[in-house]
Amino acid sequence: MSKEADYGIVLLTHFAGGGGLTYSARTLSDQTRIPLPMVSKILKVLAREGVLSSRRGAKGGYRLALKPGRISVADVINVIEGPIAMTECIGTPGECKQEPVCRIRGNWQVINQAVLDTLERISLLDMTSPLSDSLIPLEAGRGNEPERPQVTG
Amino acid sequence: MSKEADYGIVLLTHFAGGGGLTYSARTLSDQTRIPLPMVSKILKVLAREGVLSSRRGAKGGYRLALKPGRISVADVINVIEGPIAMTECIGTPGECKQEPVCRIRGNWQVINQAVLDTLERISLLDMTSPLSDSLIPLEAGRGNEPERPQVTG
DNA sequence: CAGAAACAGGACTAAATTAGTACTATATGT
DNA sequence: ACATATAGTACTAATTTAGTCCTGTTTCTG
Repeated sequence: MSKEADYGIVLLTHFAGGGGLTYSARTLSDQTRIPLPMVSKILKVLAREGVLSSRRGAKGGYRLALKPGRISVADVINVIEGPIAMTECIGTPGECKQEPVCRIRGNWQVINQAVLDTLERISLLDMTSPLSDSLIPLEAGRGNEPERPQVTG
Repeated sequence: MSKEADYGIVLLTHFAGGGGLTYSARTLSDQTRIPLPMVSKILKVLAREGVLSSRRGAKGGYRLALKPGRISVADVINVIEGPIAMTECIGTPGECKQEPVCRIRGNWQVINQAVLDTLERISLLDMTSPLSDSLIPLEAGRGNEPERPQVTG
């Protein structure tokens, strides 16, 4: 995972634990020790993609646009890095020269989906307190806020 | 995942489906369409790490050193890329400047372990035929060759 | 023994990605 | 007016990755 996505989850978890508060990039940089330009860059993306809502000017800042129980770790990675793919052949076919003779592409789709399922199950709300040690098998997270739809891109 | 690890799994699955045969790098390159120098490079690593055994000279080549049911996808990635880590803070502590104020490191360990568990469950033997669509929750693979110990580095 | 086939071990290069910065413009509250 | 703050974009430097190449050693075959 890229540093940017990692930072993104740190920042959003901070929002999730802050009870709907509005934070400026500067404040978040201070509280998380992530360099301000990086914080700005990431928050801009998250706002553009609808995860955060923003307000300019004095007393402005960012806040969560969705309930923290409805944003998954997978959503955040997806928004910042693009689709989660273990191999380059996960997305569009024909990207890989080996594809015509490859017998394991189908299996990679299944494995990728399994990893995706794991990350889909964990919400930002889940991230605000310690997760159960055994995410797998079954019983992921701690059952906080059952529903979790898509973040629209 | 890096291309090298990806290729590694393709190559090893080829071995697993070949019933204990010995293959030269050249043959594997032809059959998988992976460039010969890459195939060589990867096989050397796998041999050095004990996943393959090798034999030099004419009529030489590589063959699996372990039963294909006892090598997991996680093992292969681990041997080629090093430890599987979603974030840089998974391994040794103190690598990350944000660590002192980070509240989600523990959760990343849990998530990483869950992903790891998924990849540990899938053996090369499993890769030789279509995996069940629902790896998660529970019932991973198809129960081929239950035991799966560590590949020694 | 000569020569070809094949692995062993590095060193090396080029391309791509990532991390991080900087700058200009626009909006908002006092 | 001015300070605060986001929006958008462009840029650079460092790292990583993919892929190649070369030199050496081992082993089979004729």
